[in-house]
Amino acid sequence: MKHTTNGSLMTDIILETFKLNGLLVLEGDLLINDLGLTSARWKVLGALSNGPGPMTVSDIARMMGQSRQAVQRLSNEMIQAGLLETQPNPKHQRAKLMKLTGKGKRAYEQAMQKQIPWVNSIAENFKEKELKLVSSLLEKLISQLDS
Amino acid sequence: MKHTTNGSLMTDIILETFKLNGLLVLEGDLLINDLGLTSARWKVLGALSNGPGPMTVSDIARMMGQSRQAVQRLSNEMIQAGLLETQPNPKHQRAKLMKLTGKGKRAYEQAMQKQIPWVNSIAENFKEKELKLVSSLLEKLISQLDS
DNA sequence: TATAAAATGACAACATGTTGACACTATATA
DNA sequence: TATATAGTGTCAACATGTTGTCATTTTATA
Repeated sequence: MKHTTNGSLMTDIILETFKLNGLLVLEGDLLINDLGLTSARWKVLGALSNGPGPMTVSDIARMMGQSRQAVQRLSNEMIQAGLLETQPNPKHQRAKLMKLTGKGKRAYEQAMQKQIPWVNSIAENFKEKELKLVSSLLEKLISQLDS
Repeated sequence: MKHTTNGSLMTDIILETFKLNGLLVLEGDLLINDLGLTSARWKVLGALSNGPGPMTVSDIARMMGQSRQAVQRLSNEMIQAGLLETQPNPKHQRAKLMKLTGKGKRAYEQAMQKQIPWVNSIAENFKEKELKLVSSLLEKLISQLDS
């Protein structure tokens, strides 16, 4: 059995995704390491910042597409670091709600102030139409795999 | 400072790349775990299969865009597992050349026999033109970051 | 209501990746 | 040729992710 034309192109995209992911994590860490953040913590801050409000660890994990255990460990560390705090969850006795502290909010804002010029500069070499197409194709691919 | 239109779209693409990477690794592991392979080992087999011939660990690492130490550990394990073997390197006394064993070749072929129908099926929901555009944009993005 | 099923936090084991440091080898250059 | 520079294997520490298991809590259902 052989790759179809599309299958071969999709294989290229998959390998590119692996490589790009590694590069992006490295760049992200580099961008914000002076803020006491890492790419992993940044993603948690982002989930809480862009989410509907305080969320449980499991909510955050589902939003990020990661295991709740991974997010749990990060969250615990981030509470120790003063970036997150818990508040009681009326819906669940054990699953406390996570929210950003003032320090967490400031860290996220500072991170975004670094990310914005960085990403704007990278993105200016592309056409808006192309970026839209890529984003929507990746989204479609994710929802196909995320079953 | 704010995101430009392109910067905002590129940020979406970055977050999608994180999520897609995780899903792809999981799917890959699932696809081939009955062959005694993992996504990580598969990538090494792929590098050697698609490369110009026997390569050093450092060569493979550069090709995969990963640290040589990570590839070294995988390679050592894969030699133990009989998937790879070394041969002397006339160019370098310590940096031996890595090549696939018969078992390694068969494992890679079996993996591809699983990957091909899987990726063909996923890819048939997309247009060739779009896939080409996505692949080339990702490639361009990688080369921008890979400095 | 009683009980089965699902969700959650905690802990452990493991896989995969990074970086740093060290000794050794190969290569470029003064 | 002598020496600085770069590449390489090895080892260690660590970050980030997975899965499995267990006890507990919540939710769904018979």
